[in-house]
Amino acid sequence: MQTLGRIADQATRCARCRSLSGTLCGLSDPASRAEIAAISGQRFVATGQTIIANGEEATVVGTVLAGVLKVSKTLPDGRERIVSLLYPGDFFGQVFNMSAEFAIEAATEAEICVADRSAFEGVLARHPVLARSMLQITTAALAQAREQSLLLSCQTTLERVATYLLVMLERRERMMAELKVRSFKATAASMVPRSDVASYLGTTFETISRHIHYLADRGVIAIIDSSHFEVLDRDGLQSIAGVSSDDVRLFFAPRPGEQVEPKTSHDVVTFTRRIAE
Amino acid sequence: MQTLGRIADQATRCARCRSLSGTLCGLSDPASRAEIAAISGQRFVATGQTIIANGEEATVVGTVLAGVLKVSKTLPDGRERIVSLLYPGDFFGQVFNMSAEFAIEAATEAEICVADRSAFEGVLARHPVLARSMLQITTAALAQAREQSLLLSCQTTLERVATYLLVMLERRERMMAELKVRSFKATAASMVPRSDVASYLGTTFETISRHIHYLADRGVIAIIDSSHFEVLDRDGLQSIAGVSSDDVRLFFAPRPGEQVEPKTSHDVVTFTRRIAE
DNA sequence: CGATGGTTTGAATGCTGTCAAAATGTGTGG
DNA sequence: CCACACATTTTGACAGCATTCAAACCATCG
Repeated sequence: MQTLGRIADQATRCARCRSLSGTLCGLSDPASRAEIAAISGQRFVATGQTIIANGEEATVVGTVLAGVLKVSKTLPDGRERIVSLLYPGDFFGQVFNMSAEFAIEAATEAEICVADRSAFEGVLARHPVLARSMLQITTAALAQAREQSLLLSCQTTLERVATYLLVMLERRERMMAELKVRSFKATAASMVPRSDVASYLGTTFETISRHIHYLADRGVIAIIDSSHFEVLDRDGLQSIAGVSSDDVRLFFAPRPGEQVEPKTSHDVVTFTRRIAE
Repeated sequence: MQTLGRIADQATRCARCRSLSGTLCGLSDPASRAEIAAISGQRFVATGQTIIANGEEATVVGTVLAGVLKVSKTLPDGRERIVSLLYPGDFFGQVFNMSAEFAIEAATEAEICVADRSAFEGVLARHPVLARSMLQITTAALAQAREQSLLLSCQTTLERVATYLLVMLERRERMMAELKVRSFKATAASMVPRSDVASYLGTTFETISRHIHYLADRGVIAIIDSSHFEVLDRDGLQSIAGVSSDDVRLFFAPRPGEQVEPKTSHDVVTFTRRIAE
């Protein structure tokens, strides 16, 4: 984490945040950005540290600047299930809801930008453009959560692992593109420990391990180390995952201006209009 | 579906819609309601009919008035997975996104109120209060989708079936309460066919059937007919489901004014503040 | 009455969780 | 640099649960 050591002043920090794709500040106008900057501050969180506790009062909202956060809930029997992983640029916390339905903690060392929830809600009320961006972000998060449901409802765990690798690959490629780095190897990197991946995919770390090695034996990927994999046969991985490349895209926040155009609309849906008199 | 036959004029229709808990119109102000009423109309959809096709241009948004809608995606291999079920009062469709990530079709005979998406976005832009309500609704939908992920990541299918029954029970009870009907039996009704429940719970209809009968043999529920069940031992069902009653609540839209208060906040989270100079 | 769609029940295969142990990697202190 | 403890990952064996395939059952409807 070379980013963790030295931090510049607020202006540079905000500029860096805006450069991340899909951040709230990146999507909003200068006026609301200024107000947000005034009420927010940067924090460093250690691995495992809790940012918002489950069921407690959620006083903060924020954006991930570096590292990975996990959105989780601990079941009555003590098992922890991760429902979402948040990466740099992702928004976290809930507006208009005091009580936190899910816990948010650091899966890795992380750097976040936080603001007081009610203060943020105030800014939201004063700036319609910001509210619109917020709605956009939440809508995207909803699509992502549903995509996650889709992933989990697949019966075989191999499909989930394959999809996870594809998403990780896409994530790295996007990051590389943002940094204007040309990488010649298709590398998928898992930033979080196996146990977290397992919880996220609704399985065990043993099963993950087995599937990773199965894919390696099959020549689809090559294992660089326990958390880095080179994707040798992307098409093969996709067919194993059983998802289209479009589906993978849903796991990411929408970029500013990026509008997904619909496919060929062959069938226009007609309704049985029979409003009674 | 006795509601399907006769429909009154727009005023009565809108009043009926507002009386449902958590509808967008119910949460918004009279001014925006009037504008929405002007651009929206009622439709009847037959079972299985597609309202928004997956990947196609999504031109409409709307609210469920009666019946059940399913949000689904068909995988490349032809299997259909249901990521969400929408009940009366639920909003459907996506704003700020032309392409539909998920298909929306009628799981039962249904009655919906639809509006042109771009026209609705216009209303949204003119009415900040409506935008706020929209954000609230989307936030609640996100929490619900995450709860769904949580449910699916549970390894045993019995837990999922038990949770499903609890949610159905709660749904019916809420509906009864709204209609001011005092019901003396704790009945859980599944409005959709077994195959849809199976797809929703990420399992097969055979497994559902087995678990239902297992619960009946165990005396936790009594089978009235293939889609109606009387819950005899709610606590037993909850312990099998492995969820708290709070978690069940997340499956529902927030009622106007209903604020979930947080539990005892014993541990205040502190951050390692070290902003560089 | 037969046809159809949905549901139940049965049997068998196989995936996946569990338990257990070995292996590998990582950091600390000698 | 090595030894050690610790955490994470890998590998193995086994039992159990769930999917699959198949057939019987039941309902509704023409």
